[in-house]
Amino acid sequence: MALEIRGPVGFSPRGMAELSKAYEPGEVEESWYRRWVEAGCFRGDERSDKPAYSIVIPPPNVTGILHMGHVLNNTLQDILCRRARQEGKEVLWLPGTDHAGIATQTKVEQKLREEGTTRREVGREKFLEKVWEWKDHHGGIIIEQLKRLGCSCDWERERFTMDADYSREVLRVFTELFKKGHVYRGKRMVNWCPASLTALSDEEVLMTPQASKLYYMKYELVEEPGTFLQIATTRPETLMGDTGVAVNPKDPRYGHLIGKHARRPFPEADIPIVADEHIDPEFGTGVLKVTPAHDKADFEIGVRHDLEIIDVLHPDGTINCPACPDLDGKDRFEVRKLAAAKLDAMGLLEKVEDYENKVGFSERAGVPIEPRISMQWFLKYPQVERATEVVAKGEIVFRPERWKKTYLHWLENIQDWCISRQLWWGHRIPVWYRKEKAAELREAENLDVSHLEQGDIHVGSEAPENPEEWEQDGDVMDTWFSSWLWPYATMDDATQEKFYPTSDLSTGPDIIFFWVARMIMAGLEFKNEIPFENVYFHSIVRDIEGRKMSKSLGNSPDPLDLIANYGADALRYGLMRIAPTGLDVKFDEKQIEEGRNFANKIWNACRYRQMQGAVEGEPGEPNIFAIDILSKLESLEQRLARALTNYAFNDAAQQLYQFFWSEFCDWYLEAVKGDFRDDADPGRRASTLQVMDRVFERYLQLMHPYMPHLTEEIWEKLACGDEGELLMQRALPTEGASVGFGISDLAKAEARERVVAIYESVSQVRNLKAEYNLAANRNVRLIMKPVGPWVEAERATILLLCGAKEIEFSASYEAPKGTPVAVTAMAEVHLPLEGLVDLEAEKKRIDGEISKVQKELSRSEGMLGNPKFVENAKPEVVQKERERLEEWREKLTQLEELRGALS
RNA sequence: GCGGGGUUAGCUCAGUUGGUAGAGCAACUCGUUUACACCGAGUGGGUCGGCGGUUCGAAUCCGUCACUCCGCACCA
Repeated sequence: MALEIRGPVGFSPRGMAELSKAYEPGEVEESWYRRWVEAGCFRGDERSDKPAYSIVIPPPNVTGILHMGHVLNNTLQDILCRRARQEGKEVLWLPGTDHAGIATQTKVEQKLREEGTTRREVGREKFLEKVWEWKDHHGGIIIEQLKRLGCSCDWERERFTMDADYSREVLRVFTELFKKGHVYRGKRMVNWCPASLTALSDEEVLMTPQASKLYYMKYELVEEPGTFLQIATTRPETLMGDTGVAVNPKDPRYGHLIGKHARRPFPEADIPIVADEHIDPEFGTGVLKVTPAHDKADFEIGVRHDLEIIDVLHPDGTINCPACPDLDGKDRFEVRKLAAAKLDAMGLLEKVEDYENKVGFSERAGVPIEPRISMQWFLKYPQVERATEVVAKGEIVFRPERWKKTYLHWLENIQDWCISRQLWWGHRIPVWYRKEKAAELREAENLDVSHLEQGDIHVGSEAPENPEEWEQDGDVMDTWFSSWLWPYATMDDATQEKFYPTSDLSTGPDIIFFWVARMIMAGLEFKNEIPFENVYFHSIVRDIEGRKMSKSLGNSPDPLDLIANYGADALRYGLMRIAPTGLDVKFDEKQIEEGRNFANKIWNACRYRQMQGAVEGEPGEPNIFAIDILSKLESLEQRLARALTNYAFNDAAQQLYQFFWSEFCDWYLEAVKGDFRDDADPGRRASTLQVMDRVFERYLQLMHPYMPHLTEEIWEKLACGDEGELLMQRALPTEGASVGFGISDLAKAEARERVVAIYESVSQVRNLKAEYNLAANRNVRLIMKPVGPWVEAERATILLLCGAKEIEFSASYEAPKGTPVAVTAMAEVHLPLEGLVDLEAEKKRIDGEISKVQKELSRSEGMLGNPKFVENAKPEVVQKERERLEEWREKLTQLEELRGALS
């Protein structure tokens, strides 16, 4: 048989340098990362002829630091990219950061406060300078951390959402959408953050359950003095803004009151009682106080009934009500209590109940938002229909698929996007007003193209000429209004030509609306194409108790500490192994420890190989163990390819683990150890070394995307590739040219059958030894009745694996009564006990075996005895069951004979 | 309320068209034989959340209930 093994010999471990006993990742990782960068391995070449594969990184906040979610997501992307390179693709992984408007501005403002000043004092221009300084100072951190993780991004193409060319595109897009009428301005009820002093989009508001109170108060009826209307509210602090009271028109209790008036206690006013379908008669008293300025639903009721709008809140959440000096200027939550007390004092508070409701919180600032009417810029989303279609029809594939539903549901109920923010850090709205008309235009709703045509306003990426005649809009845009262009605005034309649309996007499901949906719409609108083909939604990393990781809980480990303690490869692998598709992953440091242990296992297996030295002399024919491990490697390669095609990263990780630790180390390496003894056959030794080298070579390749540093280090130490060839650059064999090594299926099947029989027998003998407390005894003697002559040929290996001194083959052996025996597919194996024979123990043991077999047998007989099974089941299933039954029967006969001999 | 997950060994989780329930960790018993104690050998441990249905056969498909998590919309 001719083995198709590359080259006449195996590796020649360079210089036979001693490998350290344990793998030490620290230095190895840093030096390899440097070498990859120097060799240009990460560069995505837009002029390449190879098929393109591209990913844009979900840009982290520029001043952020790496957390476990980043580690998970970026490891996934790195695996995809490294694997794609191995598959012969031209890969671009485009990195960059996001300016993160509110988050960054908040941090800098915080710093200013510590310095005893504020952004208003400093002024817009100076403040922005300070933010840029902050960005330059803190901006590189997360990028450096990604490098420590081993991410193979094309750093020469690193982008920032506030880069000059990127910004220009953001402004251009705004302008285009304005001219198309998609961007408009209007006075609307928006989510207002009293801490950041800006409007927010609906997506930036988190509805959070709150333990609050339901206040039952009473308003006197104007037309019927002495009669009161009971009203329940959670927000007595806004009652000064009440301009109506609403009941359901069908509610029999209140029908007679419609059209009459209630008296607002303070500031005292008579407000109309209106009928509105929106009111739920079941809730509270069935009467709602209507505060159109501070509640979305109330606002709409107000519009329907033409109620007055009275704003009783300042932007910072303090009360604005000069008519009530005792409340004016105080914080909203303080006023809640004060107003309740005041009502109570007036005898208008009936009762207070504990009540749990959901309150919108600002995602960033963590304070309750206020619904507030203000003048803002809005976007009527473009391409909603096509964005629905491309996902519904699978042009863009979501994985796991169920996120599709979430996405489509959001699109169905889509609301216009409030894109203006009352911040300074970000892309400033590119709209200028003529100075003399500025005041008027600022208040003008529906600022449309007509103003443009009349020359009143200027909208465009460039400032107008004669800037002194113009005044620019003060707002900036929502950060996501720049992020949604990320897949293409980060690329120049030539790069887009090669790499756009991108191949895969990997991100968390928490930003499916914020980012993914919007990118799809932007891609369709501005490039007339989908921005990516696949979206992989990864798990959310939680702590071991299932809580979300957060700074305040202190349950979020610093990935850099983990890298320092276990190595980046261990972190990557440990996380991948437990990251299920779409389920949350509960993180435990133990998992990283396992990653480290595995890295060390691979390291030591290689160390063992290296200790054997170069392949010398003419290799002999491959034996059954060689054929078996090579065909297992081949099977690994196929299963891995399938798993990665399906983005089953954890499955792939598990396959890699199982093959190496169990099949290769625990079985194969143990089976071939005899080949390296001084008295071993040189041809066999050479052959085994050669096979080991093939396994290492291919395995390191397959493992590389998961543990890039370790594998690259070993690849070099074992001199696997061609001179100077990096593992990272080495292509996998093309499809079909697998690791079969030209071994026939027949040979594989035969080897497989024999190896399975041997391994099973070895397990049983070890088991017997353990039961008879002989596990440590290497002097045992085994006597076998083999099933065929081939068994005898494997004597040496069986001896080694069983930990025995001697094996005697004898078809006619008659064991002394009570000799422990194992019945296997290879032989009847007797373990003669010198001296002490515990007859009762052996009887009991064999009885146990018999009862196990009988159980299987009766199950099998039951199935086959059922004519419906035989009729209906697939023929191969029936056939398999018959074979099984036969095996059980043989085994039972054998065991019963042995048992009989004991009595 | 609407939608989507989850419930399998003490723990964390696999289980791909229905066909003998698995892994790692933990526990326990052995063991340092020339890779590795970040190791090796072995053992114990599960009515696959409950009930019902389809089927020769269900962890797997359907229905229903329970508990739990996550979105979305909410009643002040």
